[in-house]
Amino acid sequence: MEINVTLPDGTIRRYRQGTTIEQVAESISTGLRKNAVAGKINGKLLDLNHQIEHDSHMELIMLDSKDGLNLYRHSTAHVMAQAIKRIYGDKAVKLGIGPVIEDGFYYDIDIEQPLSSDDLGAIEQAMAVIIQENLPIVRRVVSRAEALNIFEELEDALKLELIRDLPVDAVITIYDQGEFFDLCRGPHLPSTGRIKAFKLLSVAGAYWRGNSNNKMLQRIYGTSFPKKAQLEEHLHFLEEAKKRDHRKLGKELELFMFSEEAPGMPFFLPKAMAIRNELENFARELQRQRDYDEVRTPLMMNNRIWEQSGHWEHYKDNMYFTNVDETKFALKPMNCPGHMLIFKNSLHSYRELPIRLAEFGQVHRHEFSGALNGMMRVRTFCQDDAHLFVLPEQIEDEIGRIIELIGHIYQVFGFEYKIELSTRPEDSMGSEELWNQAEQSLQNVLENRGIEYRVNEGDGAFYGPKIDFHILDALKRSWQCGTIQLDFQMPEKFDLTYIGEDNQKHRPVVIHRAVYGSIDRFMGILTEHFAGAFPLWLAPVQAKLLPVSEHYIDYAYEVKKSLEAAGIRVEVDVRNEKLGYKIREAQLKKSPYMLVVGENEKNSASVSVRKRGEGDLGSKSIVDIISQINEEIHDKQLS
RNA sequence: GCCGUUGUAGCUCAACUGGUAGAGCAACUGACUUGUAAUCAGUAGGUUGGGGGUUCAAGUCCUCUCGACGGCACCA
Repeated sequence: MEINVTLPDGTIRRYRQGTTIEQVAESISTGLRKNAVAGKINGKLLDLNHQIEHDSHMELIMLDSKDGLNLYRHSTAHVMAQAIKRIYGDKAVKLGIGPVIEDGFYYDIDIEQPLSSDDLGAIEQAMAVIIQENLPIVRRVVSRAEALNIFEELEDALKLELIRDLPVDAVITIYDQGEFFDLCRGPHLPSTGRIKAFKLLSVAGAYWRGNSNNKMLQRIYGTSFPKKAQLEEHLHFLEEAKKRDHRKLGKELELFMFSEEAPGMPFFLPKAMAIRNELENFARELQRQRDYDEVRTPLMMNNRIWEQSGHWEHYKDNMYFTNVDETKFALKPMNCPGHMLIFKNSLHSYRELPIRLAEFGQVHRHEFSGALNGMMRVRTFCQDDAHLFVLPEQIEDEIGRIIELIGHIYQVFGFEYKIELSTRPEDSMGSEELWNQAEQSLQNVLENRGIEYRVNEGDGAFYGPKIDFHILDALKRSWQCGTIQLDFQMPEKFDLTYIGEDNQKHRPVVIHRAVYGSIDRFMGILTEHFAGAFPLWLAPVQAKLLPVSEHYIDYAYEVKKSLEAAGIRVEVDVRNEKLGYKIREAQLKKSPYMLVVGENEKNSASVSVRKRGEGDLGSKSIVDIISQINEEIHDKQLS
C-alpha cells in the first residue's frame, strides 16, 4: 500500500507504507539524509527511523536548525549521563532531568559523591569513547508498569517520580543506546557517533524540580555543536564575556570596591562617582525639561508607615530594621511611601496634576547572600525613581511620555530594548477589579502606540501591574532596567486626594517609574556593555596628559588647567617613565584621549593627540582640542 | 538560604605527600631625560580572611565562622 507524503514546498511524493523519515530524506537527496537529524510528521517531532504509516505532511529537521541543534544537544546530554554511569556505576547515579537550554544542556543527577570541575575531564573522555562506539539510539515504547519496573530495578526514585506524574494517557518511551537507557520523550540522533564537538562546562547544585524544599541534586552543564569551529567560537565568546566582567573591570579601572564589612554594598570610588554624576545629571536635566520636581526623602522611617503601605506585610523578609528610642524603624526598600507623604503634605487642586516627584533614592533590600553579584545584585542601591500623581484621564498620556523618555535615554547608550507587560502576581494587594482596570490601561497604552511587547504573567509588583524595559547589551544579554508601574493601591492606603472641579475630594492615580532602575546595576551593565571603554561623556578621565619627560611637566599642568577650566576631566601622568610606558598604561585604563606634550607642543601651545581606538592623530592647538573634546562630550558620542 | 568551590603582599599568582612563606607587576629610592603599548638597578612590603583544635611542627589536616565565586531558589 502506498501513502502520500507532502513536503513543506507542497510537493507530494508517494511511498510504500512504513517508509521511514530517513528513507524519504534519502530518496530526495543524499545530502538531505546526511544532515537531517529528525523529522516532523504533521507538526510532531519524530526520530529519523520513525515509520510513516499514513498520508502525512513531513518536514525534515536539519542539524543547522534550532530544533535540530536542540535535539543534537539533548542526545549529547544522554551521552553524558551514560558516561557518568559508566564511571560512577549504574546504581550510584540517579538521573533527574536533562534538558536543553540556551547554548547547551545540563543533566541533574543524584549521586553520593560530590563532583567538581576536575571530574569533568574524565567524563568527557568517557563520552568520547561512547561517541567512538557509535551506538545506535533506539526508541522503545513501554507500558507504565514496565517503566515503573525498570526504574524500580535501578532504584531511581527520581525517574519513578517523573513516571508517576505523567498523564494517564501518555505514551512512555525509553531510548536505548548500548547498555544505557533513559526515560525520554525524544526524538534523538540516530546514533552517538553523530556528535562531533562537545564540552562540559561546570557543575553546580540545583533543587530537584526547581523547588527549594526538595533535595539538592548536582547539575552538570555542557554544550555541543555540530562543528568544532562553532564550539571554539562559543568558548571564545564566553572568554570575552569574562574579560568584560564588571567586577574585574571595576577593580582594574578603580571604579568601585566591596568590603567584607558591608557585603553586597558597593563603595563608589572617585572614578565611578564621576560616571554616576554624569548619569544622574543627564537624567536630571531631561526630567527638568519634562516638569519633574526633584525631592529627597529619609532613608529610615518608623514602622507605622511600612505597615500602612503594605510593605511590612508583603516585603518584611527583605527589609532592614532597627530599634531606636524604643521605636521600630525600617530602612526604606522603596521610595514610594516617602513620596506619598510629600503629596499629602499639602492640599492639591486638579489643576496641579500631574505632579511628578523624582528622587535619586538610596534603598536597602536584604537579598539572600547567595543572590549577591557585584553591582548587578546588591543590598543597597540608588534608584532613579519617580512617582507621578495623575488624574485617571491623564494615565495614558503620562505613560506615553515616560516611554518616550526611556527610549530617549537608552538610545544614547546604544541599547536596544524589549518591552514586557507584567501582570498580577499571586501575593497581590487590592481588588481584582482595580487590577484588571490597571492592566487594561497599560495594555491600551502599548497597543495604541503600536509597541511590540511580551506578557509576563504574574510578575507585577504587589501593588500594581507594570511595563518593564529590558535592554540588550553589546553581548546580547538582556537586563531589566526601566519600569513603569500603575498603582491604584497606594493612593487608597495613604488616602491621597485632590480637589476636583466639583470642589469634591477625588483619588489620584500613582505611576511609579524608573529609567536606569538601579543606577549601581546600570553602571555594571554599562561597564560590560562598553568593556570598560566608556564613551567620552562618561569616561572618568576624559583626557590623560602625557609629558614626554620631566621637563614638560609644568607645561602639562598648564594644559591641564585650560582643559579643566573648560570642564574636561583631566589627569597628568607625572611619573618618571618613558612615553611608550605611559601610553600603554593609559590605553589599559581605556583613556579616551591621550595628549602627549613635549618640546614641540610646548613651543606651539599645542598637544599631540592620540585617541583610543584611532591612534596618533597629530598635533592640535589647545583651543582646538578643547572644542573637539567638548563637542564630542556635548553630543554624547558613542565612540 | 541551599549545593559545590575558594580565600597567601595593593594586584595576578607560586609554595610536592605537614618541615623557616616566594615571583611578576604596582609602590618607594636612585640612575637615565625619555616622542606613541612595558628603561635599568636597588628597597620595603605578610599573625597565609578570622576563631578554635590536632601535631614536636599547620598556608597545608580537622572544626566553627566571615567573605567571594559557579549554579539553584529568591528578585515585591
